[in-house]
Amino acid sequence: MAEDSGPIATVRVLLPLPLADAYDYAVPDGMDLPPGAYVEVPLGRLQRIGVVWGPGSGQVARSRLKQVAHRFDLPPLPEVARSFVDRVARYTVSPPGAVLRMSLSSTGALEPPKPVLAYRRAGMPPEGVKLSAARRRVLAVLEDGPPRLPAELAREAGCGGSVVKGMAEAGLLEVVLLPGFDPVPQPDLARPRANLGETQREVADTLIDTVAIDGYSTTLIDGVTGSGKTEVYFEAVAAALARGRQVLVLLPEIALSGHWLDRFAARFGVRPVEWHSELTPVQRRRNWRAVALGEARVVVGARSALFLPYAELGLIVVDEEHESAFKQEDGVVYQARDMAVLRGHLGGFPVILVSATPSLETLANVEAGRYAVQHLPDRHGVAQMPAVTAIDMRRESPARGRFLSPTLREAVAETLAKGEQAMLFLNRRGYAPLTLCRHCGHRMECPNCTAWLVEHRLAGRLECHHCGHRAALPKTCPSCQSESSFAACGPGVERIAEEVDATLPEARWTIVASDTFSGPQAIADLTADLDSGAVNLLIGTQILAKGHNFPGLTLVGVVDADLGLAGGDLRAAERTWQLLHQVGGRAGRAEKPGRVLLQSFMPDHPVMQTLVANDRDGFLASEAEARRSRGLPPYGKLVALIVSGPDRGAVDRVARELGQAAPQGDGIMVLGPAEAPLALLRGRHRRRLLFKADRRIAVQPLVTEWVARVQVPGIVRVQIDIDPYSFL
DNA sequence: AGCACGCCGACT
DNA sequence: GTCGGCGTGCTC
Repeated sequence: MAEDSGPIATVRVLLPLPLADAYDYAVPDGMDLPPGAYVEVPLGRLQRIGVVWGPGSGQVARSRLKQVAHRFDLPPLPEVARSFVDRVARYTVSPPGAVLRMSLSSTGALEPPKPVLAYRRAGMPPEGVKLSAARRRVLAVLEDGPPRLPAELAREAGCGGSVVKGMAEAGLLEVVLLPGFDPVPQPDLARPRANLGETQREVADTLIDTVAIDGYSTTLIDGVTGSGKTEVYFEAVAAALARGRQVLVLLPEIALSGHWLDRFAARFGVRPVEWHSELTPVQRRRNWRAVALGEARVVVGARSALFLPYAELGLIVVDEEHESAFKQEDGVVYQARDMAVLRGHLGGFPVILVSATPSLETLANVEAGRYAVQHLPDRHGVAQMPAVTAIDMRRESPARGRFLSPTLREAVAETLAKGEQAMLFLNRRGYAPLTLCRHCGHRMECPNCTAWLVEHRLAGRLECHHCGHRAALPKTCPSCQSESSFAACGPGVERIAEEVDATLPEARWTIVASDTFSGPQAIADLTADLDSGAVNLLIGTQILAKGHNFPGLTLVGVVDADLGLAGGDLRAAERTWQLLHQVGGRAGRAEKPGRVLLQSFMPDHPVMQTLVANDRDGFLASEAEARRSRGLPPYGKLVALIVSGPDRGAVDRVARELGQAAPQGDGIMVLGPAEAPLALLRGRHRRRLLFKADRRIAVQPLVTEWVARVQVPGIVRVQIDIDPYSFL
């Protein structure tokens, strides 16, 4: 062991931890460790998994080197996936290990699954063994079909587990070892393509060409709901599959519905491999391995699916590309749509972005010629957009404590009277967003956040929508002890339901909000209730805007169209426009035109005006101009620094020092520090600084150096948000 | 991310 | 006099 002359083989191993860099490890004799190999290494007193990132740096004294303990039997993480990790780390200013962590997102997936034990009939059963009725049923079950797991067998035969066990011991059953995971179903490429219209077919062919060319490109498919976007990009998926490449379809989590999966199954005969937060640990392990081994040909997933260890990815589709859900806000802060484009670049394959209301970022890229665009007209040839009218709430102000204007109420009554369905949309859960004391003006606020507590009257409590804090509504005011002095201010969906009860007796309403409505069963129940007529009025939040279609719905009333426009968010207008456009699109079908009523105190606002005129391009042009003139994204770059911590003084000190150490120069501006709108969130004080720069400036090195100039104590965190989407 | 090391309050 | 709080720093 004393052979300490001559160089020894070392490798750099990247660990899925927020460490600044990869660590060097000695290579044991005879172990082959190519870059990308998954390994287990000692770290401190524990064993950790990691990935070989390259040859050793040689910067570490031999005496400190430890040996790689084990190599896992898996194909190495491909070069392109590794450089993707490095590039995302560099772009987001995060440690590469933190990004790798998103790729090694399933614990235990590196080990092959344990084979499971199943039974079949013994080939040569011993003679003269008693066959009870239960035992005969077990044998009958096994007569047809594959070997069964013990529990399955007992259930199907209607006997206890002990019967099965006894039969195995008696030699009547034989053990079979099944692979630990069922094989991943393979898409059937022989199935016919969907019945596409002429334009759809042309666009599909163009996309198929981009797949065939074998090189990077990004194409936007711009088309309204019902234009067949999904079926069109399915053809590109089929083409990539036919070329032996893996395909990733990214969807916002909320859109990962059974409906989409059904459409996929209709085209390809099987469900794709899924990747999202609802998977069980076993499903995660199975799907992760299937991707790494190249068995999973198509993955559909939320943003985190971008980091799976694809062996031969050849196409990414980002559906609903405008959705802000693609922005990851904690841990490694990234925009999955943009990182998908980067991944396509590195992998040399096409990326397809899909939307009915594309983001300004994407449109700017189209305008600059960086992305191609394909337009899809409505397949049905008729203008399907419902008629949109703004109701001027300054003129039609409802009575105190009421929120529906006479015009909207009459429209709902009229719609229901015709046997049609209506929706009242209000993007606010609960009964009232603010509760205050009429005597002293005290407001019920969250103890952990700078936010009001929202009354949830049905649940009988107050809730903070930011940290989840819950409390019962007290009997007396905590400030002046007055009894029953609380006043509810403003509406939530529950309060709208109360008003409907009082003013629209013919309504059979249900509330649809995320706190009471989730999962496929809820959707199925709601559909059944609408079909049977048990429900004719939906009162709900933004979950009504996305995904589901309600064929009998002909009226959408937006209770507060101005809601999203408050606050200093640079995308407030864009997001409000998209949301209202989307929710309005729920009204009407080709045969029954729908209408949309927007209650607004600023009906002259460009958002309302362009919604009424159905002038999407007009809205986008004016919004683009507003952003361009102020140097805001996508025409300029933004980086947000969020300084947070439990100690207000320490947070302020760091924020102030960051302000003083701010970089200076041409085309650079730093705003702040300022209190974040949520100055207190989950018990942490928060300050924000905003860094604005010209498009051409590489902001990451400037920001890295900037933060490094300031001494940050451990209890204060400085979060760097490149291209921020949230300004809270 | 863990985990150990290290320095100040409430317990036997 | 110790047990244990979590702030700080390290892991090849």
